[in-house]
Amino acid sequence: MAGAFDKLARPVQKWIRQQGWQELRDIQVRAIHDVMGSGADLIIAASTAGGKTEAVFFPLISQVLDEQEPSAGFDLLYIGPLKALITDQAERLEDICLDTDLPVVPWHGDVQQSTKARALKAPRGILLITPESLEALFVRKGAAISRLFGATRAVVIDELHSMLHSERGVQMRSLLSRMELAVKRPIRRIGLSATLGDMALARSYLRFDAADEVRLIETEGGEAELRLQLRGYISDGEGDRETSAEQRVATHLFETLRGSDNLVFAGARGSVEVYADRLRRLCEDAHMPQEFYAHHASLSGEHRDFVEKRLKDAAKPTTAVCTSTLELGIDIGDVACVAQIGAPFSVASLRQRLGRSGRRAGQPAVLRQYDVEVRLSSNPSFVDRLRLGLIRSVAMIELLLEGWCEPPKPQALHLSTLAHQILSVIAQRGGASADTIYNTLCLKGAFRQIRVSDFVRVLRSLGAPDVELIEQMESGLLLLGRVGEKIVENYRFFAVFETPEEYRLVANGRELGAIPVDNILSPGMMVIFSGRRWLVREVDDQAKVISVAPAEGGTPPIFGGDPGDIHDRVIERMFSLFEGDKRPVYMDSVALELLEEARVNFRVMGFQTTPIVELGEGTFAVATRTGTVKTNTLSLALRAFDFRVEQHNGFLFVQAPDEEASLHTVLKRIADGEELDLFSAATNLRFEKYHRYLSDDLLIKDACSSKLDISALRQMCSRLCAALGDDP
DNA sequence: GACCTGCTGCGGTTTG
Repeated sequence: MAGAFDKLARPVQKWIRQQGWQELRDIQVRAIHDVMGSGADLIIAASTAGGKTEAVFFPLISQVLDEQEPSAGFDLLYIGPLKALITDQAERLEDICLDTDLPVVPWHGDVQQSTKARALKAPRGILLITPESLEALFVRKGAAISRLFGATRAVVIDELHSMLHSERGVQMRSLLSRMELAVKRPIRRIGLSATLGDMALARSYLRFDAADEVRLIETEGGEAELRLQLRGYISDGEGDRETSAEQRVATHLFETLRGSDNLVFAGARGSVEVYADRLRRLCEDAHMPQEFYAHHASLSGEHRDFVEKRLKDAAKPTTAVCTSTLELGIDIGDVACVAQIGAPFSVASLRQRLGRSGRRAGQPAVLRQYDVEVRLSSNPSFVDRLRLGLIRSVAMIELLLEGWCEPPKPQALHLSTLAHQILSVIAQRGGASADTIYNTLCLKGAFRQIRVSDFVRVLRSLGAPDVELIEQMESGLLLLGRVGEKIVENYRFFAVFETPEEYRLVANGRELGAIPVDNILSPGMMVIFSGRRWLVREVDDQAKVISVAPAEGGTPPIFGGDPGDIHDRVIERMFSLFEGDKRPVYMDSVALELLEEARVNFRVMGFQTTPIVELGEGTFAVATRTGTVKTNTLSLALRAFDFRVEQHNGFLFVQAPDEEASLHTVLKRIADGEELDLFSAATNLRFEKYHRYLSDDLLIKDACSSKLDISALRQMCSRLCAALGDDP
């Protein structure tokens, strides 16, 4: 500790002594040496709350304090994905900086304007900001960027892993490179993250041009012991409510979790409502004080605060049944157990969730996985026979145990966010030439994979007469068009992601939360929401308010959502599970029985010897053995030949359009390279916020870069044909 | 077959 501690500035040393710490943690010692020893970019990856923020800010603050001449502008920049996280971190940093004259400035939508005005007038110290608020600074205070960040020593990006897969991450990287262009020098980047699957990709994500020079601090060992159980349940479909599989899962959760703090990830908001309702009733039946609560994004802020505070309160046992709202780093303290109902969508998020338990020394991390499969009828579907949900859970747990998780997709074009950034650059500069914009965003910015020809097509789309987002002057200068001005002026512009329209749900003047407008609710109907049952009293379509009163029954509303992408590697692992004979020790007897049944059915159906199984006349099950992206692509190709196609994990269910059509012939034609039109008018290509302003050819290109893999199509079909033998 | 995240400037009212 001595060496590292001695390097720190006096006020920081004093603060550490005041905490009564016996020693600095390993990660802190290493961060102090790395941050102070060079000016290199850096990633600090640690799976649990190991004091990453302190580790990086101790040396950074020390460097600022040791500087001879104070400079104008913010000394350090911190970017965080959540308002609550910024508020938390600002409090911690303020405490460390108490004995210094370094101001700590939290900046997001809920921060007072006066605080912001003061900081703009005399920018100094540490600025903590969201990507959206930073975007707003570029759009509204474009000319001030070089003054605000001219002296910034480093930018710390918190929860870097949460940015890897999102448009928001692209926006953030674009803003950082624009900032560097404005101040005419690189600004050191430091990413804080949970453990990442592919370090090489994470480094190039942080600094595209110099990934090799990004230093890396990973925690070794120190990981909590992991206790793991996967429980299988068999559902009888329309059976008695009290003995249904859902009720048995709820009962097991109730008996196992009561009396301690836990998180139950239920996968979807509707499912959160179902389990929260059942757990609440079990509590009531047992005459116990309530300790089970729903938590998801459609619930009111007030209710969510209440649940989060209860989780932090050591005196009250609390279990939150939640979606990914409780996955990221807001401080809710340690939980005894993390439960996951149904297969997760990515190994990365499973890992992040698991990191919520076992944070205290000596405490194990506990993961309880619950999978419900239906009892097979006399004529079961092949999907049920293969137990795809359970198999996917096992595949993801196995990959988690091996330390793998999904890497970012560096080839994606992100055209929606490119369109957004074009508008932003024009707004920042009050007008710009196409050359300048291309240089800023593509040549030197976050959109390196965009070629000039595509960039020009995006500009043309935005300038089209029926779009009017931008317009060109005689001189060539690009300005915002009539519609572009309106969009950029509105505060909704700053976020690059879309949010649906909603009705507010109100009970007795109290706001419960919101549900999507496509729920058709009318007076007299019953609904489960916020873990309780309600009767709809009144629907106000103008004000978008639904009034409800307590009731005895109901079903959860439909929350909607987009299907997620399952990675190739997960599906590959599912197939090795089908074909292997491993019986993982963490599975209970029912789960093992289901696994064995899936393996038997896989063999009986013939998938071990052929990828295509005829289920009936003109009806086939096709084992693609690939993740969502490639399976989607094959599915579109078959639809182009009028086949009806259903997608499942690693499989397609295919129905021929008529007796003439032969699946084998069609696969052969695709394998031989026949030209296909994969995109009919019915294909939805508008999956991001600014897609609506882009031409169809651009949308197809964007989809091909992220949602589809055309290059794999011929090979997939060749592989399928080869396995069938040559003759159709 | 899913989930989450964010938001300016101004006008009006209240308070000291």
